[in-house]
Amino acid sequence: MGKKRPYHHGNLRQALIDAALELIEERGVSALTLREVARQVGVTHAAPQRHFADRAALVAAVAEQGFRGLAAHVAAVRGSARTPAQRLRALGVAYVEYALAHPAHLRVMFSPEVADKSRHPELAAAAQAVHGTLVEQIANGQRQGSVAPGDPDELSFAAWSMVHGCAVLLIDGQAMGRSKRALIDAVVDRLYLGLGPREPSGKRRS
Amino acid sequence: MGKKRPYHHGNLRQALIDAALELIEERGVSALTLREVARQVGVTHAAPQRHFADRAALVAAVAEQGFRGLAAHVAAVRGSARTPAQRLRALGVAYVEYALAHPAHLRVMFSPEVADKSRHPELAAAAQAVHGTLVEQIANGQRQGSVAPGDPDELSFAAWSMVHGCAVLLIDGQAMGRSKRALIDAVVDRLYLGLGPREPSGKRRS
DNA sequence: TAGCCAATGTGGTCGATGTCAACATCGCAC
DNA sequence: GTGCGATGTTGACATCGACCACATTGGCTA
Repeated sequence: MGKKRPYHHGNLRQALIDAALELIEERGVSALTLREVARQVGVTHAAPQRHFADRAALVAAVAEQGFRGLAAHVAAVRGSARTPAQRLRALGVAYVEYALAHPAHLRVMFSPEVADKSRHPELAAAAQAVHGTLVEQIANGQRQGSVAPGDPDELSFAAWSMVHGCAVLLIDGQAMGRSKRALIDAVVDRLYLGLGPREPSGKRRS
Repeated sequence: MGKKRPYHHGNLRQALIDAALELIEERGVSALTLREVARQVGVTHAAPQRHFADRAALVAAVAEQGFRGLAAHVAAVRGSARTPAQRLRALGVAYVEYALAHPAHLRVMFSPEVADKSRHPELAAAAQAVHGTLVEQIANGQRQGSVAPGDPDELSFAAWSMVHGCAVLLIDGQAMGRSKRALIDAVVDRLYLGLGPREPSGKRRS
């Protein structure tokens, strides 16, 4: 058992992020404490200062990793299904799946503590990557006629609203006892129906 | 200058809630401090304890008022438009409108700090009222044939996801420079198209 | 190879916060 | 009127974020 901890940790920054996420998963974002994180990792209370200017910076780092993970998970659907329509559905499912698999991450990513993305440019970039995949799939769908024509930005915003709202509501425990899987299917079905090709049946724009 | 403050405030509880909301609007949820709220109202730092067991209780009270306001604002559409379809659209718009008009309230309502609604039954009840209006309108629409048949719970969840996601994204500044009004219209349009009567064009349920 | 220096971790401190407990003051029921 | 519960005050304590001076390390250079 000789090995006593060396004076330098080696990879403290990542260790702090990991410990922070673990803490958030167990006791919520508000329980995240710089000192507690430092304790978990086995360094003194001031050590994190060398890697994160303040508490907000640590939270932002956790959120950034969450966005990267979401972007990767969502981007993976690009090679999955054959038709753009199927890919669009798979993309929606992937978004919600990631949220349910990593609820703590999701909560941090859209926490008010990092809402001001102008102060965390890397956050905005990571979020933009997710949105980019969505716009890309919608544009593809439009080229193949499986998605109704229209401003891709507006359509992607509508689609994003739907899957994001679904994810947030499910995480917040608004499933009301129903099967989450069924609710996700319902949402993605309606997403598909709402975006699919058809002539508008009534007046648009209030 | 005669009037010195009486020993008892008279309506401290509501005054604290109001001050708390104001503070949140100005500096964010994380800046909400029991002592600062007490200072604003002009009482000593321990006075709030008589009305709120802890900081979380105050936050929950603010959230509860937000839910009540949203429920009222949304319920108002019941008497507005003629057809159920129009009412459904108006309902979605009303939801997002309230969110944009009271962003701080919305953020608190869905803040992780009150996510555990089991510890705040009155919160769950207020949220349920909002959802109830939605289910009611969808059931009405189905009776008149302007909404596709299907489990009303699933349909309302899909609709709720859409408007809630839209509201959250807009509040979080994800409008990307586009007109919020146009984005809301796009979302509600797709909501209407997704729920409207038609035969499913492809397979459903993965 | 010797030494030097920037990066990284330690220990101490300060003001602010949430929470508790003991005390002061008020208003309403009797 | 009087007594008691509700409400507000004062004081205290542990913890937190942030800052500082100092200690230790490893890598770079001369």
